[in-house]
Amino acid sequence: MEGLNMMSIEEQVKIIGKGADEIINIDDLKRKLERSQKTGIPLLIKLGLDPTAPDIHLGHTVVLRKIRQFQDMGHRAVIIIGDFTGMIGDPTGRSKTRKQLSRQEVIENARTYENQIFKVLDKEKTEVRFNSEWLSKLNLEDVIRLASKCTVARILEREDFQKRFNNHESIGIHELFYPLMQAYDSFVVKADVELGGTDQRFNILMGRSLQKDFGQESQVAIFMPILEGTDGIEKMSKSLGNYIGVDEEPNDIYGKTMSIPDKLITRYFELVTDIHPDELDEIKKSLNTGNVNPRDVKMRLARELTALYHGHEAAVVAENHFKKVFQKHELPEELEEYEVQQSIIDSDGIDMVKLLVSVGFCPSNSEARRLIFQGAVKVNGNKIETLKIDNLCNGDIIQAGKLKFVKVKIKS
RNA sequence: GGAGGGAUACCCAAGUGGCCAAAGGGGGCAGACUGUAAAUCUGUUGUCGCUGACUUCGAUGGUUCGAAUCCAUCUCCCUCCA
Repeated sequence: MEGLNMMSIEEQVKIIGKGADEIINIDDLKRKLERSQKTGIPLLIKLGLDPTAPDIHLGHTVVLRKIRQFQDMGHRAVIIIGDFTGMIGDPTGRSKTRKQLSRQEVIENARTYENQIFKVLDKEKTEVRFNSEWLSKLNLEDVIRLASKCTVARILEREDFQKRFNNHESIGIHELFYPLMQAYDSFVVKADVELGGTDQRFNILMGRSLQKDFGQESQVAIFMPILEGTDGIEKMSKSLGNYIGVDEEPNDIYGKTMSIPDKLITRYFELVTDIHPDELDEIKKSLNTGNVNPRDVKMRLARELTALYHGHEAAVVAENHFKKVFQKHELPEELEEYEVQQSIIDSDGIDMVKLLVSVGFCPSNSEARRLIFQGAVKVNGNKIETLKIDNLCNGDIIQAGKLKFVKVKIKS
């Protein structure tokens, strides 16, 4: 709790402000930091997680890293797993009413979350709580009192509700309560700061006003940008399949990072790595002047990210794998073995269509046929042009496309 | 409770009796190219015993030589009025 906390307030604010989209309000933040420094009482940084998506990906780490910075300055974090609100579903950004989760699903998801957030956060300085702890105890009277703190007009200011309302789409009454409940969480834990993506703007600001209404000091709201996914367009999310999960294999983290569009390189450096701001500036400069190959910068990004979740050694291994397989189009170090079944061998030879399907390279025979016609299938590096081949030997290597390889094993 | 609108492939979305396995876009996959699994270009994208056959347009039944398209019933979603 010492160390960084002795930095000047200006310096602290600078670090916290790095990458942040907006801080409301900066003077409040300074005041809180000053008081904390004086009294030695750490600030409480709140983050709410919605237990719908059970895997943490880089998009989540934008906010988690920011919290980590607070922790490194000696502050404490409280992670609120929205197990109760999760049963409602955060309407934020949704054009449709979310599916309500069952109690069981919520609990399972929350557990996965807990395991993953500590890849970024300092476990010693983090408390995890479930909001059903207090929300499930509210009675109707409490709920009505809570609801009276907010007006319909206020709620409908929200862009997503407004849009749905104007488009004549349904809005469940329970959804209107979501911001209030999230705000109530802040009140219960007495949050000093709440972190969130810019899409959480309304919910988090509701916390500020509710705390004030209940006679508590308002939390500071810090909004982090929403990270684009590997497609470079949509926000990173599991359901869109454009995510890089913190739990993924080194090769996948490395490879997926290499597949982001070039224009996202600096953004990723800024938001999801621990790179120093000065270095970030240098990278930006070198990319702008064009005297660096963006590929090399991206490779560095991929290395950093892989190292962050698997260590430097694993990152180097992943990089070598990438160079070998994708740059030089060589075979990977380790190949899965596949035992060829007798059923696909007949007097004419070996049925490649069936083989490709049974190896799991494609879901249907038609798909396999297509791959062969498109010239994507190779045996020992030689393109296959017919649906059947004469022979296969032990150790032959079958390749479909650029990513799928398998080594043949013949049962004698 | 009354009136109306809708449901098409992974997603969005055209199609209102045969030329529809179904336009277009997105996404996916593959190929070319490349300084990268970036960008760009091209092809492909229901299934199968694949120059043919089978199944598919919310569900079921019907009209018809023939239906995603017409009719009936049903299910689900949305809107307006109350």
